[in-house]
Amino acid sequence: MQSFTEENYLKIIYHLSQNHDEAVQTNAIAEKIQTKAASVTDMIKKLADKELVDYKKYQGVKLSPAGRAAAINIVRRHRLWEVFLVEKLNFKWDEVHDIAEELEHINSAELIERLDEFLAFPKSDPHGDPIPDKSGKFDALAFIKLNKLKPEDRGLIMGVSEHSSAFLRHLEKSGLTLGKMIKIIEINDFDGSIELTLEQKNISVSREVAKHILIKL
Amino acid sequence: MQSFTEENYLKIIYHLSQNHDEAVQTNAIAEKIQTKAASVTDMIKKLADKELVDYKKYQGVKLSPAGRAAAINIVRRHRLWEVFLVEKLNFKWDEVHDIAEELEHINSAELIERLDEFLAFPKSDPHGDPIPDKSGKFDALAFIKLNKLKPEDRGLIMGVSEHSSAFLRHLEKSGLTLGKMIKIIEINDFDGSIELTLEQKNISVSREVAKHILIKL
DNA sequence: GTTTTTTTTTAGATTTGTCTAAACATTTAG
DNA sequence: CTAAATGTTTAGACAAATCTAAAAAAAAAC
Repeated sequence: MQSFTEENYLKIIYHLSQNHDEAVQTNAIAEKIQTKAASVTDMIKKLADKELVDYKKYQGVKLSPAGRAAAINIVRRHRLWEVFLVEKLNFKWDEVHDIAEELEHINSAELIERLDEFLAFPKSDPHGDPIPDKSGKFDALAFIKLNKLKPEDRGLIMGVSEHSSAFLRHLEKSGLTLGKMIKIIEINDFDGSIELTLEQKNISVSREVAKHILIKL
Repeated sequence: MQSFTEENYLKIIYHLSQNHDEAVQTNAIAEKIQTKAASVTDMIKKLADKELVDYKKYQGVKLSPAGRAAAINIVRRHRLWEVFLVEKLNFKWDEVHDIAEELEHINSAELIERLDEFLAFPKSDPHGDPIPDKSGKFDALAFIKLNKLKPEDRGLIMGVSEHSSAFLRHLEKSGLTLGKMIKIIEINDFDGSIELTLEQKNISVSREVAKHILIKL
């Protein structure tokens, strides 16, 4: 078993290696985990000793198969708890991240299987992220970022790739929530902002925001 | 806010001072918390610095008002999670203690209030222990231990004062679960074991077991 | 009312995860 | 291709919670 802290490192390394395929850099981990590069190096060595990551000095880290399995399990726990918090306890989607961050470390396989069953085996969490099954399998989400769409394109909002409370509250206020249909009107050449139709109304979405909204065409 | 470890100490001190009214001894804490007396002394000093306990060298500790409030809050969280685990996730009453022991340290007042509401504000946990309300108030349970009853007495099983899995499984097997009606037939002079009627059948309960079963007449 | 036993505390070491400051490696720029 | 800038690691220190061994206080036994 891993400690609370080790689990956090594994999870962060997992998330950071989702986008890029390369090894994850020390500084990137340090920034995400709110610590110093030196501390990251220390922890990476520990994880390498436990064969949870592959590590070569100055070359960054990659998760080993065992490390990846552990990380996916943490992600599974996190997302199931988020579903619980939103569906059963009526939290808003922007309020659940920090609490799930604590709950994900509760150490009981039985608990998670029963929670999964209680929630009727959800396939995705309140932000549209897929929930790995018991064995760690899940569909990679094949959605397109809103900023990649062209005028006249239509699609459904399926998820977000940024989970900060501020971002989610902004979406909420604009009505850009999961399941909504949108249609691109035009893209502003100057700042990349996107004008689109949402429920019969036209709104403008900045490029920065659009990058974090996931669309199914 | 207290650390995970500090919370555990407060909880243990609270439970140990439930029965006896005197100050709690270092060794008693050490035994419960599975550690050494020296470690307990260190932690007690820390808690005394934070004014969560009153402590005089060699005289044991008592909870301060602030310490008691913190402890009761932990007990509240623990018992609410136990209700959740049994009622919603279908755990058995002998399986929930260890998981609740972890869940009780999740740090969110909002979470607990919403959980309480979701569970419809339960008054007691699966072992019959009362659940303190948001402000820390709860009825001291005024039940009688089974070994204090006399022949011909009737009563309902309302709770237990021992939470080990082994004990609870034993009760389960004998059918001695919460809400059941019992009637004392006779008490064996020799070993203090009690013969009683439970659902039309006569069974014998050892004195040791009877001491931990709480009855409402 | 000493002596013995038990309980508690102190002193100093250990482990986990962190930090700062300095050294080292790699990448980027000129 | 060397020099500067950036990124990473090492060395040594620190805080939290624990431990062992020894000293000190309190309680129990005689």
